Order: sequence, then C-alpha cells, then structure tokens
Amino acid sequence: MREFKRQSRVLLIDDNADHLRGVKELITLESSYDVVGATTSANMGINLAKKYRPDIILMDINMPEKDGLQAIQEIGKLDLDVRVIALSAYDDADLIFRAMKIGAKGYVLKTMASAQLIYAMDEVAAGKIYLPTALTSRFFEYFQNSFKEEAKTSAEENLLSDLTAREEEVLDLLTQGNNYKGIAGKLFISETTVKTHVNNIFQKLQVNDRTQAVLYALNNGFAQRRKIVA
Amino acid sequence: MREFKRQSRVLLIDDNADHLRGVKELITLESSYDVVGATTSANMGINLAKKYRPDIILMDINMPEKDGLQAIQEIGKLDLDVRVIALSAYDDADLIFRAMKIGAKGYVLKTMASAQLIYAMDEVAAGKIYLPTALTSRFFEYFQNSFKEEAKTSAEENLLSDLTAREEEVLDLLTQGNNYKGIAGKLFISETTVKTHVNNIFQKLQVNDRTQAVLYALNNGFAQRRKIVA
DNA sequence: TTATTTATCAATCCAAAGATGTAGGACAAA
DNA sequence: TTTGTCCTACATCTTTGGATTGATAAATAA
Repeated sequence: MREFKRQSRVLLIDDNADHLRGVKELITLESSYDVVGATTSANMGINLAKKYRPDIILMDINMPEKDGLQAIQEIGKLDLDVRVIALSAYDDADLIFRAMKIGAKGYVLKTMASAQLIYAMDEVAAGKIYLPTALTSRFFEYFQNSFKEEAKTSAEENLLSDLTAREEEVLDLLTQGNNYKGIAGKLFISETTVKTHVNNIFQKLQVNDRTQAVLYALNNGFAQRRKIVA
Repeated sequence: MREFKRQSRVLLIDDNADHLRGVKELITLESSYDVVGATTSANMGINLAKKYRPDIILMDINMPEKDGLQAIQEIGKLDLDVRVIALSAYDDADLIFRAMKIGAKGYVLKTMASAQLIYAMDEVAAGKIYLPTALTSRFFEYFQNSFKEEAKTSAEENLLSDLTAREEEVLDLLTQGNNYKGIAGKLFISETTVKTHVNNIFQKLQVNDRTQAVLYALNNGFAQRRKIVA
C-alpha cells in the first residue's frame, strides 16, 4: 500500500543529537518517507519548516532551549499545512493534553517501539490523528477530570433557570461587557427598565454586582464559552 | 486472565428491545460478566443503577424518551462508583465529545463487532478509558477544532502580557468577583492603590470597566478556567 | 373573575466605580 | 548617578451602578 503513495516529506526536530540521528536512520529505511531536514534547534526547525514545507514534523517537546509545545504553536500559526507529531520522553497527562490542544496530530513516546512511530506517521500522513491507546487513556482521564465539577453542577438546580426570557437576554448582554446604556440601546428599552431587570437578576442569582453575575453565568453553562483550562 | 477475576456486574439500558436482548445474550456468554439488569427505560435504568450498584453500565445514548447523555450525567451525580460505556448508532463527533465530557468511560458503536464491545468492557472494567481508534480520531478533530482560534490568538500579542505582577494579582481578584474593598483587604493595600492598579489595567487591556476586564482575562487564557464550549 | 407574573418606566438616594493628576520610595538597568 | 519602572497612596471629581419604592399594562394562571 504505502509503497504506491507519494513519499511524505519529514522534518525532524530534537535537541538530543543522538536520538535525532537514530530517528533519522529509522525513517530513512522507510520508503514512504523522505527526511528533508533534521535539526537540534527549535528555532531552526521553524525556519526549516518554512523553507522546505514538510508534510510531517516530528517535534521533540522536551527541549531546554525552547519549549517544543511553543514551537508547535508557532508553526501552527504559519498555516503551512504541516502535521506535527509530538515526541516526548514523558507520558505526562498534562503534556499530552497541551500538545493535543495546540493541534499536534499525534503524540509518541520516545521509549515506544520504532514500529509504533512509523505507524503513527502513517496514520497522520493519511490525515488522521493518532495517539497510542495508553496515552489516549491518560488524556481522557485528564480531560474528564477538568470537567468533573462542572458535570456535577451543570445539570443541577441552577439559579439561571429562575430567570425570565427577558432577564436572560439582559444577562447575555451583560456577559458581553455592556453597561446599562448599551443594553438599553440594544433592546430598545429605557435604561431604567434595564436597571430593573438587572436588579432582579442579582436577586435571583444571589450576587451583588454585574461582574459576579457575569461570572456566575459563565461558570454555570450560560452563554457560549469557547475556552478551556490552562 | 479474565476468568480468574471476579465477575463484573453489568446493567444494560437501551430503548431498543431487540438490541437490548441481543447485547444481553452476547454478554451472558462471557464468563467474566454478569448482567444484573436490563431495561428499555432511562429512568428505570437510573433506579436499577441505584438498586443493584453495577460495575458497568452500557447506556444507549440515542433514546427518544430521555436523552442518554443526560442519564449518564445523572448517574454520575450519584457517586455510585459505576463506569458507563456509551452505546450509540452514530459516530457523530459532537456526541462523542459530549459523552466523554460528562464522564463516559467508553463509547462504542452499535455497528461494531461484538468483540469490540467486549474488549471495551474489559478495558473499562480494568479502570481504563476506551475509545475505538476511529472514534478517537473523530474526537480529536472536534477537540482541536474547538481550540483552533484560541491556538492562533493565545500565543499572539496578548495585552495581558503587558500587566505587571501586581496588576495580574489585582486582575485575578477581579475575576473572582471582588470589589475594591475586597481586593484591598486581600492584598493588604489601600483601596486607592487598588483603584490605581485597576485603572492601569483598564488602560493596558483597553477596556472601560471591570466587567470587560474580567471578560478579557477569561477569554485570553488568564486565570484558571475549567470550562469549555457548550 | 381574580391573582400572579412579566415587562415596562420613573424618581430618588447612596455607594461604588472610574478618570485624572500628583507623588514618594524601592529597585534595577543603563 | 541617572533613568525608568513599579508599587504604593491620596485628593478630587464625574459617572455609573445598585437599592428601593411605586406604578401601569399585558399576558397568564388559578
């Protein structure tokens, strides 16, 4: 199968020269891959990525000089249509999570068998995202952990459900940073009416001011949130 | 291996009676599992879960009567030490994401081979989280998609980096809903000093009031966020 | 029908927040 | 030493926000 496909161009970035050489030799043995560059410097790696436009980058993320995760992020911003596989010595859940979060298409441990790396590259070259089973499990533990409390509270009796439709509209505008005047203008009602609604919202949510109301809303599933944990 | 371990108690919830029967027969053939209950009703399933305390629940999440995801969430709130595997006819990324988010330990398609289901149960019974490779890939596509914009902006010129250490402390307290007095008390400085800091923060973040500052902070990776997309 | 809820608006009052200018002391870099 | 930044603090003033009370009209539930 793989033999008939066009070769994938690979760039290697790993501050450990020995490991870099080893991986290079390994991949060179694979007919479906062509190593177009190899460097021990993250910054140099970014430059090589711009220059050679590889299909795949194998990026060591445990580098002292420059953080590999940061390098992945920077490469991501370049819109190079390159797929990055993170290489790491550690199966730390937080590392895995962060790597996947910033768009790594795979995460492979350096201690894994070389066949596993090649398999990951095959999958990623085919447009998939690949994580070894054991790491997937780690990832999900971390992932679910970050939602643990939310899962318990969100379906619960949540004061937000006491709000009327109009109050929800007002709260929504509050969560967008509007003041009374802004809300009044957007809802075509008077400022005093808005004040009335906002005061009712405070009562119902049991908060003292708009900032607390906004925080309550955001922390309890109100409004569209698109971000996650650091 | 499995034969020597204590049997895992399984509860089946699936509104499709035929499929329910099929799965039950399948699992009954496995010596390591004991089906302690089977029902076509999500609500009944929750009651059975409370009553029999199964080790594993296979939950169909595509039920008309009651949403299976909601049922998983409710079971999660009971703290029953039960592991739920979601069964679904669809490999929709959003469904998978939501199921995993609320704590499902696995997600298996009804169309998958029975061996796959048993394998998933084995893994989950062993304390792991199991997602078939194909679904893992879907999950990650969805996952990374929800971070796409953030990945591009967060490393970018972010006004938060202009803040001094003290200002960050103040902003952090703002994002917790504190007013001037509260912040002054917590930092052991005068209220007027807090005002100075806050005003400087407004300048640097280019916002007009505390609510906008808090929203900016939350939307730009500042502070501990534990929530994600709806 | 009668109550209740909801949405609207207003007046008033006080507290809090925000804008602006000034300034001293600590500390680090040039 | 000088310069600059940061943290601290205060005074003053204006604006906004929040609490409270009261009122009208429409829709809705009992």
